[in-house]
Amino acid sequence: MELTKNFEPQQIDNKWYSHWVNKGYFNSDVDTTKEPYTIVIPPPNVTGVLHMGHCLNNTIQDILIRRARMMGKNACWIPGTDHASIATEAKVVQMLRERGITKSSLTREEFLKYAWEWKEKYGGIILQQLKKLGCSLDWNRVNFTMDDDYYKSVIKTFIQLYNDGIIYRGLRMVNWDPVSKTALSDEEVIFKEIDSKLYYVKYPFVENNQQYIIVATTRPETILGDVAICVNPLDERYKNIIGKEVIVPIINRKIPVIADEYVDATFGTGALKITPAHDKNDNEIGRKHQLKAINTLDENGKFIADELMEDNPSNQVLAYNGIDRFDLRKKIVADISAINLIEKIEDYKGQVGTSERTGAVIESRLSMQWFMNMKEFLQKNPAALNSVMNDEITFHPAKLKNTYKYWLENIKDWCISRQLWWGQRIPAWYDENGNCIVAATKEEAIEKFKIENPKSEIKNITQDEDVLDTWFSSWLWPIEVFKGISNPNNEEINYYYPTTTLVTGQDIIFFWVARMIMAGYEFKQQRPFKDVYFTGMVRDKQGRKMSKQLGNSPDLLGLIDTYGADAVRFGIMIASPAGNDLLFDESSLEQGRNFNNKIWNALKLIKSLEQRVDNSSTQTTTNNFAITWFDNRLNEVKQEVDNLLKQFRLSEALKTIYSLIWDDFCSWYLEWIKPNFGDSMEKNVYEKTISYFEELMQLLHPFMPFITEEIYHHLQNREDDLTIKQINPNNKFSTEILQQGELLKKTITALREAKAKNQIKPKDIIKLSIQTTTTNNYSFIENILKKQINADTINYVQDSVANTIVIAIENEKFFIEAEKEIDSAALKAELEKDLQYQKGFLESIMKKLNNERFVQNAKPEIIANEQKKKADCEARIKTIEESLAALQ
RNA sequence: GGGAGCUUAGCUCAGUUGGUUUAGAGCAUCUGCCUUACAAGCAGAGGGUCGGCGGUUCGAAUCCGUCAGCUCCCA
Repeated sequence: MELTKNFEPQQIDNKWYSHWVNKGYFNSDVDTTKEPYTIVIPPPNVTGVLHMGHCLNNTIQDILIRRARMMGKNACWIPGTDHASIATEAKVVQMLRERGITKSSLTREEFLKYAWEWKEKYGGIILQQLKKLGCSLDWNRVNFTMDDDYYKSVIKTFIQLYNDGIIYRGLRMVNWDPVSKTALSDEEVIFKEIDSKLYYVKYPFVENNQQYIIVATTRPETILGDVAICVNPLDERYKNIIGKEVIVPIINRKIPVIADEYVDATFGTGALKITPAHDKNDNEIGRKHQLKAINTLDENGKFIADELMEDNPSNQVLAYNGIDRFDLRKKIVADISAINLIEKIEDYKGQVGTSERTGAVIESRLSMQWFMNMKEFLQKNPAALNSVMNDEITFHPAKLKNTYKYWLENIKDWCISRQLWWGQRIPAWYDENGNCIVAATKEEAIEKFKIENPKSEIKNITQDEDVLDTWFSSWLWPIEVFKGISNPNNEEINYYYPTTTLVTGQDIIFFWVARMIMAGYEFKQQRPFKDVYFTGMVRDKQGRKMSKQLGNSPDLLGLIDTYGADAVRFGIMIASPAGNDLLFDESSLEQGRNFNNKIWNALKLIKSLEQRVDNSSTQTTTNNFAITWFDNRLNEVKQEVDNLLKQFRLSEALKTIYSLIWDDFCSWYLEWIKPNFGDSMEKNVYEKTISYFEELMQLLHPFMPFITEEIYHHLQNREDDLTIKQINPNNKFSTEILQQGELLKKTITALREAKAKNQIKPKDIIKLSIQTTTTNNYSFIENILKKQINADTINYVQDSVANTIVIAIENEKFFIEAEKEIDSAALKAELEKDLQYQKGFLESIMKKLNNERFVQNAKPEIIANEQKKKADCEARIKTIEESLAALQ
């Protein structure tokens, strides 16, 4: 078969992926004779399309799972998607809007019908894209967080936690997203620095309206809800006015001046307006001082005057009704300014909370919501913290343990209800009087009402309108993908759980990882996974986040088309240490593509050698050393890679394999065994070479599955496939042979360098003489040496050879004879430079050895080593000096 | 405001309990080669007082302190 000039991944990738899937290689079943290696995919949002973050994440998982599969484990990688309550609902609302339908015109059932339609149509795109990347997921096991069983288990756990008193319902200040009109958990609020203004507003005193207290505020639009002015009790400036009353501008409400240590006297004027309905801290102070909360903003963030009626609001106030909070700010500032109660306005850089999903500025809002008491929950499950701290669950990188600990120790209650329709509906039921019962079904609820509230009008009970936070379902993922909650103690959960490794972004350590650990201990009394590999964020090469606005987010499928999946996987893995951000640069994909070609060309070389194999020859002669050396080198690297992978240092493992293939195999080994022009190929050498190439492909396979499988089948006709071929255990290797190899490489490089420096072209033929006492060190590599430096003869000599280029390598001298005139001055300079370096080095060693305290304190092996260094260095100086003398 | 971490070659990073050389790799750069697998390649080279200062030690990129800059997390 004719091989193409370069590797062409386009057809090859698809061919192998279908082949693997058809053979069922990625499917896993319970097999108690084998150790499971389980990974659950971080379920991408059903709304998602593959981006660089997924690419990094899933490439890592695929490497781990493929490696495990080749190491004899029962590898099981579970695919699936997350229903992503807010994100998906927003998408569906938008789709409806484009069709001219508003959500409010639909019933819940109608809306959900559209949502499911949307999900069926677009929801699986991302999973298809993962196939392009080569991900070896078990496609018989696709899960979705709103599957029937999954839905039921979410409800089941809610009821369990409610019955345990961990889940409760209450009126609390929550983070409110006025765009999606729902409450959010603290974790869903992203703080951003924004340019805003600080408004200095005068509040006239009741007893003398010519005098004021000035308050600095960033939120004048909430002024009509003010119920007090608060100062620090130790603030001398305000001591005398505590307890007096001031007037709120526009609404003219009389409010007291109160004192509380919370107030920072150095901020603004040291006086703070208290608006308990619209600020978390104000709400705390309000509660402490028994102040009323007056709400002036509705769920859309628009002004609402309802609670101001007892203040007899003016027409001016009533006219604010329905004005959006940001317009309202301008309007109120203008109106206060008109009555001369604005002292000044300053520019101000402030932090403002925004919704993780919609980007809307968050309002603090009093609202009836469902919460989880996390402190109590953690008291029940102390292992959630301990297991991470004692590495029962090992974080990579370990530094994230601190972050985790800090969060757990300062954990707040988790707001789990969302004012949305897409999600698991909260299993709470209310009678007409608002009495609440938690039960899985209406029937159960009715039964419970009969017992607990016999007087209740049970015919008309209604279910809570809200759904649960998405993370309240995804925290069950490692358990429920094996039906561990809907069907406890089934064969699958008992076999696959706890899972082996979790790979995810560190941005969701609280949202997801921490909560899965908690759920693991609460619902399975066991850790959910053994190792957690955290990836950083993928950024562009300037270090900026990838975003739609910047347009710096590459089109991943386009890249796969252009470079091939293997090159993309290589490119993203080569520079991505665990936990660090990845600066993505398309040039690393080129490096991956070039690597593909390098391997491809090695295959072409070997195929051409195949035709030159001499079947009559049975034993190895000239290439003995090349084979012995590579055999040892391969085993050395296999062990290195093993160790690196055990430590999850994937990037380094890949670099190591890359260098083994490119440098050791292609640049050295293949050159060494390549027969001279016209010579035939020894059969034994050829066969060894094939087997090495196979092993290299096997080692690389988890990282670059397609090309390696392709090459594997080109090397020999065979029935089996590389993807499930088991890796042989590591063999021992000889350090001595490896050192000989290093010496050979060093000698070749030094001689080539000498040729280059003396303007002798690489292809110019030279004669080499070696002045050595140990001829045996060179005789067995003569052929390699000749070939590599283009020498036609090698002689062993006792004395220096005149009129030659002299090179000192280790403790021996080499003499190159060439047609060309030699430049002895340049040679001398070269040697002298080396001599100077060696002398300086010797001096640094002597400094240590002459230091009594060093000799007294240092460990014996350190001293012995210094002495060895000294001896080597002295011998080398002698060699150089002799070489110099020969040049005279 | 509180906390964590980082700073090593032009860029991205290794450097495992302080001593294996006068600090390594990949990419980029420079020089020479279209050599019968590969110019998306081959052969070779140059490049860093390990952020600054101070300390501990016989010995510091490595440990401690301090200053500066950067990043992330939390409020």
